[in-house]
Parts: sequence; structure tokens; C-alpha cells
Amino acid sequence: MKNVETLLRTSLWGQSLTEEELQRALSGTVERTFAAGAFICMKGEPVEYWMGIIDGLGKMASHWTTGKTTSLTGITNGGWFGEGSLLKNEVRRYDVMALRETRVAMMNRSTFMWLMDHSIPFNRHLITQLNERLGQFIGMMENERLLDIDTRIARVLAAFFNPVLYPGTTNLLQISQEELGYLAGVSRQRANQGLKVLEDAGLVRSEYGGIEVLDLDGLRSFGD
DNA sequence: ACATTAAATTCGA
DNA sequence: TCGAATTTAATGT
Repeated sequence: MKNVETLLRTSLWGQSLTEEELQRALSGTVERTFAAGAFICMKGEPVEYWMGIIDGLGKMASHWTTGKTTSLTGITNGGWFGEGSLLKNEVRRYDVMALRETRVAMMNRSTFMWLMDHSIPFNRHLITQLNERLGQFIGMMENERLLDIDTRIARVLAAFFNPVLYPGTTNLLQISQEELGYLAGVSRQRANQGLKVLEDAGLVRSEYGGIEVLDLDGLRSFGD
């Protein structure tokens, strides 16, 4: 992924726009880079942008007033987020943190609204994305509470291969085991162990700096 | 926590 | 510009 323009052009919704609409979207979008560990956006801030990841890895997390942090999901190349809060014109309900240096495209509110008013495919895409995200969050809930660690890791990985939310991901997911650990809420050591279990089961193949998924369905139903 | 190995970067020709 | 050497990052135990 190189820049804002390629991100938009390769996004599912971007492909359904006319050239004119695309140019308009482009002119209302800026790029920003976040260092590893920085907050891309914080819970409680007013929402001014719809954001998409050009390159990098973000972690969506919510923390309870009790101080407990719940990791929701990761966002990687080609993933967009924040549409829910933007639509409802409310403050953001979660934090998004960059796990490694991450380049983010930020579309301002008026451009987002303009696209909603002018493009039916754009609306369709939004509805689908909201729906998928909802399903994913429900899955994450049971994930955090009920499942053993190996299974959690399997689910976290499987979540990256939702074609609607993460159109950019191929079979080769570029994520280190440490980052996977952050997303599953486990230590790196444990993530490594869990990964080996999955590898023995023939579901994934781990390599330096990334993980290749061999059997997505098996990964989704792992532990059932 | 430590040892090993892969990748990225630097440096010299 | 190429490749060896060094440094940095990821992995396995």
C-alpha cells in the first residue's frame, strides 16, 4: 500500500465510485503517520474523521471505568473504522492505538457526508460494514470471556480475514507474534505457543514477521 | 530471560 | 551498485 489514492482505489467502496466522486473523496482526505504506541484516536474525543489504514497495524480497544482494558480487534492495511460514531455524531467509544508505525488516511466529516448523499454503492458498503463489525464484536465478547487461549488466538487471526472489513488481506498476514499477543490479550510467549498448536493442526504456517493462513474455515471453527 | 536466526542497514570497494 | 559486515528485530525454548 503506497498512498491515500491507492488505498481509496483499492477499497471495496472506492471501486464503486465514479471518477468524479473518487476525486472528491481524495481531496477531502489527508494522510497522517502515527508512531508505534501512539493513540490514533481516543475514546471521548468528538469524531471528525473517517479513518482507513494505509499501512501498519492498529488495535481497537475499549477500557472500562474500572480500569480494565478489553481488546476488541485489530485493523490492518485497507481497513476502515469510525463510521459508527461519525454517523451518530457522538464521541468516540473506544481507543485506537498504533501497534507499530502506522499511516492513516483521514477523511473529513463533510466529505464523508457528501459521499453518503451522492453514492448508493457507498451507502450499501457502509451498511454491510456496520453489520459485519457488529457480528465481529459479538464474537469477540464470547471470545474474551469463554474461550481458552489457543482458541482465542485462532479467532483473532480469523477475524483478519473478513473480506468486508479487511479487503486488503491475502493469505499472508503481516503481523509479528508480539503484535498478535497484544490483540489476543496474551503474552508474546503464550501467543507463540498457541501459534504452534495451530500450526500443528495444519491451519496456519508461521514465518518471520508474518503468518500464512492455510485453512480459514478450520481456523474459524477451531475449539468448537 | 536468553540464545538463535531473519531482515535491514551501513560501509567499503 | 554490489556484497559483506554489523545492527536491529523477531522467534523458539
